Amino acid sequence: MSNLAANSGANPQRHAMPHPVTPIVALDSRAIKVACANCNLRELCLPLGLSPAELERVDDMVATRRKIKRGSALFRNGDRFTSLYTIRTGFFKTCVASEDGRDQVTGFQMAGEVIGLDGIVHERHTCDAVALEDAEVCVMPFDRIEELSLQIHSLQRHVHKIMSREIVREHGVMLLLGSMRADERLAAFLLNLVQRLHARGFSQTELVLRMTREEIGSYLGLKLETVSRTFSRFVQDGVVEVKQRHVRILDPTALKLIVNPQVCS
Amino acid sequence: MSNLAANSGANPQRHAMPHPVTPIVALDSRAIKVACANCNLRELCLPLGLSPAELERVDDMVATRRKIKRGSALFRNGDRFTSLYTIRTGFFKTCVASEDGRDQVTGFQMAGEVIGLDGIVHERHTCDAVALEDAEVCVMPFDRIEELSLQIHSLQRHVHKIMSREIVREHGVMLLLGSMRADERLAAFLLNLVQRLHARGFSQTELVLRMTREEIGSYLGLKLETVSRTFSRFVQDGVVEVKQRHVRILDPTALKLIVNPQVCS
DNA sequence: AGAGTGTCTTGACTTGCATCAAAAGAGCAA
DNA sequence: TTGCTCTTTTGATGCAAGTCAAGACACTCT
Repeated sequence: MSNLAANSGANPQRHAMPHPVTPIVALDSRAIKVACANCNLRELCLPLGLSPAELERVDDMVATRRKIKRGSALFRNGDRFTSLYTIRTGFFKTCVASEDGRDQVTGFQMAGEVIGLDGIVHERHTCDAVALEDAEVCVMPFDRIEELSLQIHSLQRHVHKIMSREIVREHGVMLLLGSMRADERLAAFLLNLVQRLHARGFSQTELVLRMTREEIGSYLGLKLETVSRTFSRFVQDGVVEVKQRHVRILDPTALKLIVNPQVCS
Repeated sequence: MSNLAANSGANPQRHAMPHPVTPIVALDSRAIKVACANCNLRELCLPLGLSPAELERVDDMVATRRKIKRGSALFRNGDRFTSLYTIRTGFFKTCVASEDGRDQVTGFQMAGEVIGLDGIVHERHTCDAVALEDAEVCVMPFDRIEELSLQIHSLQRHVHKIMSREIVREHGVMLLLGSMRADERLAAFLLNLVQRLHARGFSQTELVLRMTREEIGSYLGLKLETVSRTFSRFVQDGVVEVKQRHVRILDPTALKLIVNPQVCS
């Protein structure tokens, strides 16, 4: 269990990227601006598959960067919608609330992912985006995105794809919430997280959960006790090792089997 | 219970709109084309808030119309994505399936609503769209939508809004699936349906369900028996009248109270 | 009208998850 | 260190919804 903490601990930037981002040295706002062309999230972020010239224009679109302290919100339900945000570093949750107090985590977002799409329809956000650890985002004013989309066809296409991807992701969550048992939900959740982290250069088998059991439960439609118990059962069965928020997947195939109770055979 | 069947029965076009669509007289494909400018779905459909000149161009975008028989699919999971579809008449369900046989209804769509957005990301559809009654859709090739969006700013904006609306809708479904009890889910479902039907000129209190109990259950994350029992309880409590698929809402406030267990008071 | 099929209702029983409760750990500040 | 809070684990118990099963009802096709 020694290196379970590989993703955090040693590195002062807890959720460090494999190739650390260019350090920000000065407080000068000009210095804060790191060109998209040099950003190591290039393959994950909005400006995907653009020519250098186009990239430069998109770069201008990114108005500012913004830092969000752990626990505070990038935007809240009811806030006026102005921009989409790409996460540079850090980790977010988005959650909606019903009129009576219940609330539901609708997603967890990590570096390179875009948040704020919910605000487009009514020009107001309909959910909260809360940082689960200190974070930094690129602020992309939406009217400038639309403007630039008129000129750069591949940007327009990319915006469409990002929105469509979110729709498809939510279909998957609906399937999970509508038809899976607790252990299947948690297994699917872990596999999804680790797969996304792996795409960002992290381990395929180890991860640090940035959220509480309660937040996991909210996302998966379970109570925190059920999440905890299910983790314990996984540990008993030798599928994972869990020490607080550090998780190591010992048997990935077993996890996949839990999600997909093998199409008979 | 005499006029519970108001929405169907008498009228040969079962899901007739309040102002019936221009009847199609000839089989000539030219005759099939009804201009957007004359379509009574204008306020609900894609070409929203356009000048007459723009409307005409959008009209050209609508390549064809397509009729889908009840029970057959407009598209299926895995089909190549080419177009978005606006429903002119009829009623659809969309559903996704997990690798093992489970499937999940992700939505029910009615006249004026757009389906196919899921296909944009991977240029393939990731769900099935099945007609629950004989239907007709406008076929809008997506590359032409994108092309035209470059020229008509308000069309681009409208496409963005439609996708964002779908994302927000799915947030609501996640809240429902993640945190509501059976009776709350069914009440929310009925209120949502009747509200959308009302926006199309139908009654606020009567509706005809186009889907089976099993399909409702799949959408709501319940078994069909639970849906049936919950309907029965509503009837016992005098909240609704149910005769097969004909539902009359006797006490709308009671339904709303079921969804929102009154923020104490 | 009758047979056949798909849909819906209802009852009896089971179970997976929620609820309630207590205690152990982890993190932090003074 | 002590004390405080937040998070997590685990146990005991209850209940909402699932499962299994039987029968009623409705629609279609001869």
